[in-house]
Amino acid sequence: MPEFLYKSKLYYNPVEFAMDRIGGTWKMPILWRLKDRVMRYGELKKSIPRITDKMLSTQLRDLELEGFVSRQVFAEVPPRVEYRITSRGKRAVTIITEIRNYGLLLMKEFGVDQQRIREIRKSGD
Amino acid sequence: MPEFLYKSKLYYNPVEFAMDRIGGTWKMPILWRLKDRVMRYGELKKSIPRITDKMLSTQLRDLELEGFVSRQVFAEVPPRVEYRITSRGKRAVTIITEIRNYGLLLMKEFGVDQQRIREIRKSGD
DNA sequence: CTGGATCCGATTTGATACTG
DNA sequence: CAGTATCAAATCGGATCCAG
Repeated sequence: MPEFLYKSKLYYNPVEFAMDRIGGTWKMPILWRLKDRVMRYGELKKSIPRITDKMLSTQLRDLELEGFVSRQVFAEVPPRVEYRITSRGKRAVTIITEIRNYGLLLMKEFGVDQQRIREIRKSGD
Repeated sequence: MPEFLYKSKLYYNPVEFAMDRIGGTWKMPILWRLKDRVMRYGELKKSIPRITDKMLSTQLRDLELEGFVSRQVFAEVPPRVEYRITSRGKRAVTIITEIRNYGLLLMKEFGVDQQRIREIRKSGD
């Protein structure tokens, strides 16, 4: 299990490297939503529950810098910015799909019922 | 994308659920090492660079509580405790393998050279 | 509308010492 | 040998305010 450097950070295995690119709370949900259509900033924001502007913009920036999504700015008023997935991003979606299927299997094993929980939405906030 | 509860925590998608079970810095490295043989605590510790006793014992406990590994204590002096992967853990190894392969692909794309870096070990600390 | 900047709390991880 | 307890450091994510 050889270790290696990338951008001054020391990694111990390929899993760690992959998770540093597409892990964290928000990157997979973002890529998942972009997988089959172009979306604007505001659309993404509305479609991802509880994400804040800070997290959405920083995570989009990371994903763009590392080539998973591309960003297109239109010189309009009001401003319009569109995000689209790249071919690298599409390869990421492949593994996200597999993790997702594994998650569904685990949920079955643990007896998690995958239904909407309305009580939470009503009372919680 | 229905949300759901498990152990009083609210999840928004199956990926998040899966990563809460086998994600984090240490769980995959532990499962990876147990994938084809039984190991003792001290063996695991030696084989995983930089893990501390605290992290190894807490992560092993989590994995045991959720059924990914089993723990066998021998009533001997000195004490001996063996960890072995379960069938649930083996299914986890399947997806870990896929993430690992994806990580290797990403490393190629990013031009990361996967060789041992001796200078780091010597100078860094 | 699409963010950037700043501040702060929560959570995770690490260092060190100690025990049956 | 196989951990636990305690405290500190680092990281992550959220809240708020501001700007082109």
